Amino acid sequence: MKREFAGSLRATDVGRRVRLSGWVHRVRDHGGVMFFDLRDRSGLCQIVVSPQDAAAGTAARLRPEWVIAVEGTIRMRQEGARNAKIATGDVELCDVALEILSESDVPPVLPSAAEAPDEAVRLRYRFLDLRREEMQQNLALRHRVLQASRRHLDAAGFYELETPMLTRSTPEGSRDFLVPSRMQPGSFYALPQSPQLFKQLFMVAGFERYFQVVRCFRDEDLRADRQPEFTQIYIEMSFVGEEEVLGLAEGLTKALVAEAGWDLQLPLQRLTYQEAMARYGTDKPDLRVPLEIQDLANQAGAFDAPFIQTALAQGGVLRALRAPGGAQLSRKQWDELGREIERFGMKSVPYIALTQEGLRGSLAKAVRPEAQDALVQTLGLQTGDAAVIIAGEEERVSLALGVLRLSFADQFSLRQSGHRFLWVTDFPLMEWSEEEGRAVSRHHPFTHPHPADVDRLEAEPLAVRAQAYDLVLDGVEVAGGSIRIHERPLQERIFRLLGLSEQETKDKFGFLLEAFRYGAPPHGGIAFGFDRLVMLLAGVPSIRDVIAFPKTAKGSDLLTGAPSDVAQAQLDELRLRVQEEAKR
RNA sequence: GGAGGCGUGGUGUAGUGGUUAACAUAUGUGCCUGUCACGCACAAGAUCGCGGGUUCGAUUCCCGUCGCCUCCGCCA
Repeated sequence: MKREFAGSLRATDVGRRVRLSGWVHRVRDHGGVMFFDLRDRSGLCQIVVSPQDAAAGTAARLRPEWVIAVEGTIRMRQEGARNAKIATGDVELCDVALEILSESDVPPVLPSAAEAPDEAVRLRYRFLDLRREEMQQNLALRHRVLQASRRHLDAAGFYELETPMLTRSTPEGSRDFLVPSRMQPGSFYALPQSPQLFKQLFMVAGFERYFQVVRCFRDEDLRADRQPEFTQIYIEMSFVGEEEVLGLAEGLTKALVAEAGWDLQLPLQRLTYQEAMARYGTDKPDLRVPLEIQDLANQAGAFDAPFIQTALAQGGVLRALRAPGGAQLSRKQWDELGREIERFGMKSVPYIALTQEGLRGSLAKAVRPEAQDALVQTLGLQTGDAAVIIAGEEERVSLALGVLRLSFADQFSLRQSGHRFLWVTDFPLMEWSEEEGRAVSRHHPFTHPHPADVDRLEAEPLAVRAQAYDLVLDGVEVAGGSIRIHERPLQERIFRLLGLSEQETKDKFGFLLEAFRYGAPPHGGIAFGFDRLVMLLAGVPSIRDVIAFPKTAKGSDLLTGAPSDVAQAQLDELRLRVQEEAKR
C-alpha cells in the first residue's frame, strides 16, 4: 500500500484504508483506549488503539520520537471529540496494524515541547531541533522561495551557471577563508566572498544573463544576521542600465515574497543615499518607524548656545528628532541613550522635553524664551514629547540621530505593522578610510560612477555618486548591486584614485582587466542576501533559524565539532606548522 | 579586539554563605476506555560549566577561564 501524508487527511477521506509512516509525537494512554499522534513532514494525525485491537500490545510500548508505520481506517471523530487546533482534527485513524521501525532514546530536544530549549542545546542536537514545526516551516519556506527564484529567473532568460569554490584570494573586502594547496605547498586557495569577478567574466563571455544561488564565505565576526558562510542569489545582466536591473529585481522580489503570502505593490519606493541619511540617519532606513529627522538650520537663532553657532559656522548642521512620549524618560534612560551614540563622539544626548510645567531637559536652558513656541511648533512637540537636538558635522549627527530613532522605536513601540521595502540609490562611489589613509571603494572597485559625476572624479572624488543601489526591507539590507565599469580607461582612472598602482592592479585583478581588453559589454547586476530575506519572510530574529546547520557566534558547529584539530600527518602533507601559542 | 547578559537533574526555571538544593516538564512503575500539553499516585534523576581565592564552611562572594547569546569595532 502506498504511503500517505498524515497531515493531509480530511473528513472527505473517511472510510479509506491508508498507510502512514512517521514519528510518535505524543502518547495519551488511558489504560484502556489509547491515543497517539503520528507526525510526519506534513503534520499530525491522531491514531486510536482500543484494548481489543491486535496492535494494543505494541502500542503500549510506544514512546516519543519512535519511528512507526501504521495501516488503518480513517473515521470521523465522535461529536465533541474533534480538535480544531490541528488540520486533521475532525478525523482519526482506527483499526490499525502497527509496526515499530525504529526506537528512540529520550530526546534532549523534544519536538512536541511548547518551547524550544536553549539555542546551544538546539544546535548540539540540530537533527532533533529541525523536527520542530517552526524549523520545518522555516526550511520549507526557504525551499519555496529558492524554487520561486529559479522559476522566475529561468523564465526571464537567465542561465544558472556555477563558479569555482576554490579560487584566488582577492584584496579589498573582507577576510578570506584560506585553503592550503597540497600540490603547491605554501600557496593557498581562497573560498569566494562572492562570485563577483566570475560573473563579470560570464558577461564578457557573452552569456548576457546569469544567475547563481551560491554559498559565500567571509571570515569576519558574526551577528544575528551574519554567518561565516551564507547564501546569496547573484544576478548579472549585459546591455542594461540601472533601471533594467532595478526592474528585474523588483519583479523577482515580488515573486519571492509571494511565497510568504506577501503582496508587493510595484514599483517600490526610492530614496537617494543622501535623502536616506538626511531623513533617517542611515543608508537602510526602517520605514515602519514614523519618525523623521528634521533640519533646524533656520531655527539656529532660537538657541542661546555658542557651540551651536560654532558648529554651523564650521559647515556643520543642526538637526532634531522628535521622541513621542519622550518626556517620561528618566535621567538614567537618557544616559543610556547617550552611551549608544558615544561612538559618534557624543558624550550625552542634548534634548528638550515639553512637560506640563514647561520646557525641561539638558538643552532647555539654551532655548531663548521668546523663540520657544515657534521651536515647539516646528518640532511638532505635544506635551509629553521630547526632542533630541544635535549640532555638528553632518554625517556624525545623522548617524547618531539614526541610532536614536531606532532606540525610540523600541522604547516606545513605534513600529507600524506591515512591511516596507525601498530602494536606496546613488551611493557614494568612494569613502575615506582613516585606517588606510586613502579613498576606498564603498561597494567594490568595479562600480560604475554616476555618468553625471564622471567629470568630477579627480576634482572631488568623495562627492562622486555611484550607480549602486541597495534593496532595504524593514531596516535590513536584503540586496545590493551596481552597474559595473566596462570601459578600460575609466577603470584605470578609478584604480589610480584608489591609490592602486598598475603593478598592484595587474597582480590582483589582472585576469579581469585582461578580459576587458577583448570587448566587454556594458553590464550590471545585483545580489540578494538569501538567508536574510528568508529570515524576514519567516519573521524570525536570526538567520540561524533559516539555516539548517548554522555556526555559533564563535564560528563553531556544535553538532560536528568543527573547527577541529587535524592529524599531524595532514599538516605535514600541506607543509604547514601551527604556531606554539595558537595550540591549546 | 571591546562591552553587556546568561550557565543549577534530560529540558525549562526558582533559590540560598550553613543539615536533605525547590518547582514544572520529560523519564520509570502502577492505576485509569474519548484524550489531544490527558489525568492521578509513587519513584528515580544534580560534580549547581571548569580552575583558583576569601571563609570554619562557597552552588551563592571575588578572580580567572570555557561555552552560549546580544551589541560595538569588523563585514568592499
